Amino acid sequence: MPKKITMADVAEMAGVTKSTVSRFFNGGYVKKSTRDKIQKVIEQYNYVPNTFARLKAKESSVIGVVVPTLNSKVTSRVITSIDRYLRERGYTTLIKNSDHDIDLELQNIQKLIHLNVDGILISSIAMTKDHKKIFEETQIPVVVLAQDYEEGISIIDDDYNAGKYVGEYIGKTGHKKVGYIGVYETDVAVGLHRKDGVLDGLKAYGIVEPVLAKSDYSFIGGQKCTREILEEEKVDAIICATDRLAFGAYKVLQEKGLRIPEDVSVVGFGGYDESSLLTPELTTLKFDSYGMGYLGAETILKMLKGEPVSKKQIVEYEFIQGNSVKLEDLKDYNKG
Amino acid sequence: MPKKITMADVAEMAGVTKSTVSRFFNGGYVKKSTRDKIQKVIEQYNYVPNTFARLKAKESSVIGVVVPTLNSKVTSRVITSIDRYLRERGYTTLIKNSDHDIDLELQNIQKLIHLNVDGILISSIAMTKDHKKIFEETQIPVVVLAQDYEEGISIIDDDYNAGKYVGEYIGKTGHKKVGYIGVYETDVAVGLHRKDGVLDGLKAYGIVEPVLAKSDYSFIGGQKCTREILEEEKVDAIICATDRLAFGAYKVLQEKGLRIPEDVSVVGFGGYDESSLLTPELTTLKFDSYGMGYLGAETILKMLKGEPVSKKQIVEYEFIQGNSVKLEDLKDYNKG
DNA sequence: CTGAAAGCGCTTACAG
DNA sequence: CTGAAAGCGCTTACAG
Repeated sequence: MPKKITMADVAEMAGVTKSTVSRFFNGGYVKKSTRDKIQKVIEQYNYVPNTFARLKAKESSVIGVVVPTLNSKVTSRVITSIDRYLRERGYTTLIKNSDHDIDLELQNIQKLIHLNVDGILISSIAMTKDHKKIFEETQIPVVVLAQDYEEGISIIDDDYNAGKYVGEYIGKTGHKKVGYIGVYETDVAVGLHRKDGVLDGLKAYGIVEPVLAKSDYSFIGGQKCTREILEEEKVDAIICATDRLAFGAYKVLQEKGLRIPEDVSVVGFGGYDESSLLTPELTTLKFDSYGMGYLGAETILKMLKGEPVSKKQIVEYEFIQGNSVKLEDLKDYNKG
Repeated sequence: MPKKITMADVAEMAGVTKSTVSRFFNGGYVKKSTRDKIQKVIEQYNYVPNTFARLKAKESSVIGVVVPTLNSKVTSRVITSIDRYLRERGYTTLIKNSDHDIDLELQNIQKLIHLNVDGILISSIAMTKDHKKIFEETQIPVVVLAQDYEEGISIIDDDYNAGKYVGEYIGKTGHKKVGYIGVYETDVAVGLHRKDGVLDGLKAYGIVEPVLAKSDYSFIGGQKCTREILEEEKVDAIICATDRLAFGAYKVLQEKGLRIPEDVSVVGFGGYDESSLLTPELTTLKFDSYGMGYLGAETILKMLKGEPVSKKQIVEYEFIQGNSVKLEDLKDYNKG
């Protein structure tokens, strides 16, 4: 049972001192011939240095990433993208899942800070005073993903304009009575900005009193809200703040025998692959989650190097036209 | 700008030595009154100990988890479940993504070993000789998820029997010419066992020469293979090794104007939420991914405590009947 | 019940 | 170009 090899062991076997081996790994000066000796030992024993034992190093080469859940399409895309970017540049990604628990999220941030990570990327469903306080007090660079963060650096979706686009689209296509399934307003980006965009877009077409419902981010939540809306009023369109909520709407509408889009149009936000498989294909607005991860990772590394970065970067969106919105009315509208 | 607080700082402020603070955190003997003093300082400064500075500790309380991708429903469920289980028991989960790259996967394992993690959970799409060699050489407990590992401890899906169940189901319902979209055989669990189960199930009903296709795990791959199968022969059913592949099959069949299930039946493995939203609802076999994560985490902790564990644990599956398989033939079959 | 001292695996000025 | 020494933030026998 071969014991775990340490840097000192490698040094001894290579006939040098651990200072030299350390320099070997950190790009310091090492003569070619000794470099070769060290290399040989490393390969023979599959030695990898312990990233977390670099207690005295100025930089840890570790970036912490805090996410609200591991169980979401969008999050999966974002962290895949971050992890790839950082790995290719020699950084270690340390993922901390908060499981939709705000206290745990704050704890996770504290832990990362004390772990001496070089930077923190946080994708949160809410930016509270506590978050801001921690971020102000730490000297570690922080990039906030998906939420506005006026006091610092953030990468955000263009929630307001995306919402407005969708609101106008629904108005333009001649819908009269619209339901909106949103999320709680502690999530400022989705709960407020996206909603405001949608409402303003609708208003531009004279739709002023949509039926509003609020949900968590679940499939079940989408179903519940759809039932609430249908009980309250006879709507001809339901706009959902996420695709998953739209899946819930589909489920309930189909159960009730209502046709999409003939009886009720449905739109989502998300652009999941699966959405194009629904019948009818879901019309949805896709944010560039990979882009968000990429920009976030790029930005944090720039900050480490002291390069200037934008205070706020806005990620693109793309409207994906499916067949879940009734377009006939559009003709009437154009004629009228 | 408050500097980062260390254990020594906490000790000084509490008027004790860091040995005592360390004992405070690790359950050693500390008098109630000094415990209170330490507690107060900790709260005031939000102090959290650096988990990775426990270089001399016998146990690190860190469990490493290696996954082949972060971008899959099944993986998301498995790691969510692991993370939750471990967190509630005071362990830190360290997630390493291999991005479907086998070399990176081996590197990740090496890194975890040198990081001194207490145990490793690995979900792999292939168990190579290299994997086995590393696992044999290390003294760190390893639990393999989703792949058979005769030389050690594993938690597996019941791939063969699940496959057989589906094969028999398709046979029983009177299909005659069947296509199978599998994955590469380096993935022994899915590529071999699941396939063998399907083939044996079909054989029991006299279906002996299914049209076979092989794919990676992507939506695009599912589409490609579906086209190949359709070009090769007129099948009345396509069995897909994963739901995502089945999504690809849906896409292509619908494009070609073939009706599901009237013209071609489709079955998948996975039981994703979205599958029930397809039209027709996908008939699929669901493995208990949360259960797999739970069992994996439970097993590794048992191993740490020296408790006995089963060499192999098999996770349950559940057949979810949608409407994507033609059942009329079943009647004929029963009559005949 | 608590402290002093040695040490975990690494990095970093500082000599030479 | 490389080594000796001090130190990073912790833990752990060992005294007392």
